[in-house]
Amino acid sequence: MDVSPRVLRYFMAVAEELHFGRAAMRLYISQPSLSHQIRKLEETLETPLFVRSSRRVQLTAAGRTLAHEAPIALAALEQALQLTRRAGSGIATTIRLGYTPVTSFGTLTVLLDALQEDHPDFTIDPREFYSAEIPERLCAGDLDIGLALSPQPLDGVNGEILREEPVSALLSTRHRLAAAPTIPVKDLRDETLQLFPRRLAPAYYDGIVAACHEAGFSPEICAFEDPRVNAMLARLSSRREVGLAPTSFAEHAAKASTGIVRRDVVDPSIVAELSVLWPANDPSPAIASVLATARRCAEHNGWLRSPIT
Amino acid sequence: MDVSPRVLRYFMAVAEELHFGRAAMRLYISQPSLSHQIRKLEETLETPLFVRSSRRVQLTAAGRTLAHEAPIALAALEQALQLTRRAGSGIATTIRLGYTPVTSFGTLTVLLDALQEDHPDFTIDPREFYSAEIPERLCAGDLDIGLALSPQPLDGVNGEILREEPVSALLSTRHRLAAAPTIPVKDLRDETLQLFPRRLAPAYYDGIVAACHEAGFSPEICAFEDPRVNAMLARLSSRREVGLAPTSFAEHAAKASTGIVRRDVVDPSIVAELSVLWPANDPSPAIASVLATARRCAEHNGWLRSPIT
DNA sequence: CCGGGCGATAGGATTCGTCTATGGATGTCA
DNA sequence: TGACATCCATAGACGAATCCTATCGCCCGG
Repeated sequence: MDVSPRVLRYFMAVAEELHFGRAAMRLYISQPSLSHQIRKLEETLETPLFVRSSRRVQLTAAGRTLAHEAPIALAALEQALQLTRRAGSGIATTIRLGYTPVTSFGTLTVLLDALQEDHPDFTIDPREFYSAEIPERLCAGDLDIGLALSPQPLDGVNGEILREEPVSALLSTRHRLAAAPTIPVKDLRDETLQLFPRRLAPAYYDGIVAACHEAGFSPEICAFEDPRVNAMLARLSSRREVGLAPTSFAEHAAKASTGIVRRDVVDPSIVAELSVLWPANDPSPAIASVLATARRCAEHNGWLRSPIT
Repeated sequence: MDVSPRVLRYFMAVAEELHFGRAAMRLYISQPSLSHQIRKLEETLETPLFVRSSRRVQLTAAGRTLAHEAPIALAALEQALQLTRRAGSGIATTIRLGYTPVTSFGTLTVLLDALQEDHPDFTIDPREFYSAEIPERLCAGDLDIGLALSPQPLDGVNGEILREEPVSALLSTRHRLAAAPTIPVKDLRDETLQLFPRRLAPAYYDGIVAACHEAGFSPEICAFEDPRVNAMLARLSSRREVGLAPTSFAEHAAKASTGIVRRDVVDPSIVAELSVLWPANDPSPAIASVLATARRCAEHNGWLRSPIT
C-alpha cells in the first residue's frame, strides 16, 4: 500500500542499469535484496515493471511509466524536506511580520530595508494589525515577529524596546499652537488630545498622562476607537484638537496631508517606546536573525539614544 | 536520511489535529508510536516541527513549511504510483505504434480511427520505420506494437496476419499496359518491376516471383533500396517500369500523383499479407486491447476474406 | 490539593530489510 | 555438444525498525 522513496531509488537504479547485479552494486546492497524489493514493488503496484529473462532485463510499459514519474515524485519529496530543513535552520524562510500603522512609517520601512540587505534569501510577509492583536497572534502562531507601540505584556511573548522617540503633536495649520515652532506640555492644558485607547499601548498612554500631570493638569483625552490613520487626520484638520504620536509617524502624517503640521512637544519631551515582539516558545533561528538585524538597525540609526529632554 | 510517505502522513495528521492522541486515533496507531515517529522525523530534519507543552501542541516555522510541502510531495508520489498502475492495467496508457509507409494508407488510418473509438483514453504515438526496423524495435522495447508487410520472423516478436489484399500495379498513364483495365501476370514478362528489397518482406517478394514463374517467366526486378513513396512514384512516371504494391497503398499513390494509374493484377491475383506484430515477452493488457481492436477492425472490414483469384 | 488530560519513556513482540549461500536458466566457447 | 560463465530467483538467518501495552511526569482546573 505504501512505497518508500528508497524503493523508488532502487527501481530507478535497475531501470537505468537494466541489470540487477550492477544496480545492486551501485546501491551498495546485495542483488537478492534488490530483487526482493523490486518484486515487492511489483506486487504493490499489481503489475510487472520488468521483463526478466536470465539474459536480459527490460522495462514493461508500466515500468517505463514509473521510470518517468518516479524522479518527479522523488524531487517533490526532496524539495519538501529541503525547504523544511531550511526553515528549521533559518535559511530562506518566510517571516510573517506583524506591525501597526503607527510603526509602519520610519521604523517598518527601515527594518525591511535592513532585512533585505542582511538576508536577501528571506521572504518577508508584512501584515498590518491593531496593536492589541499582535501579541495575541504571536501567541497563536499566526505571526513570527511583531512591531508595536508599548503593548500590553502577554505570557508566551517576549519583547524588547527597539526604538525610543519623542512624541510629537499634530495639528491643523489654523490651530493657535501651530504658530510656535515647539509646543511645551503646559500649553496642552486647554486642548483636547487625540490618543489611542489606553489598552492598546498602556505605557505610552500613561507616559503622556504623567507628563501632563507633571505640568500641573489633567489632560482631556479623546481616544479614537478606530485607529486608522486617515480617520485621525481627518478629525485633526476639521476640529480644533491636537493629535499626539511618535515623531516618525507624525512626520509622515504631516507630510502626507496638507493642512496638518507637526510640532515638537517639549518641557518635557515625552518618550514613546516602540517594541519588537516574538513568541517565547519557538526558538526559530530565522526569528533570531530578524531580531539581530532589528537590533543592528536600532544601533545604527541611534534609535535607543535617549532623546534630549 | 530517508523519509517514508507513511511518516509524512503521520506528520500531517498531527499538524491538522494539533493533538497527538487524536491524530494517533485517526491513524489507527498508538500515541507512543506516533510520538516516536514524529521525534525521529524531527531528528532526520534536524529541526523541531512542533512545540509541545503538555497542554498545547503548536507548529514551528519549519513545521508550517512541511505542513505546506508534504501534501504536494505525497500527491506527486501518489500520482506516480497511480499512473504506473494504470499503465499496468492497460487503462489510459501510451502505445507506440510502428508502421511502414506501405501500411500507412488504408490500414493505419482505419486502425487509428477504430482505436480512437474503442479506447479514447489511449494515447497513440505512431512512428514510421522501414519494415526491417519494426521487429527489431519491438524486440528492443522501443515500440509496443507494429504494422508491417510480411516481415522477417524474429525471436521475441509475435505476429499475425491482419490483412490480405491483392497486389496492384502502378504505372505511368503513357505506359502501354495502362490501356487495359486489368493486367494479367503474363503481360509483365517483358517489364521491369519495382519492388522493395527482398529482406524487408520476404514472403511478399517471393509471392510475386512465384506468380511470375507460374506464368512461365522470371521477372526482371529493380529493388529500390530507399523505399520512400515519393522516390518510387517519381521513378514510375519518368521510366517505363511497373510498380507493384498492395492495393490499399497503390490506390492512394495513384490518387496522389497525376500521371500514375493503378491497375488490378489478375491471372492470378497475388495476395499481400499485412501483419500486426507485438513483443512476445511483455503481456501488457494495453497491447492486448490494441490487438483486439485490430482484429475487430479486420473482421469488420473484411480484410481477411480471401480475395477472388 | 487532587483528579484528569496529554505527551514522553520503557520494554517486549512482531514485521521488515538485508545478508550469505545456493539453485536454475540461458547464453558462450572450446 | 558439453563444460563454463553469467545472471536472476529462492531459502534461511540475523539485525533493525515499528508497533504495542504499561507507566511516568507535567500541567491545568475544580
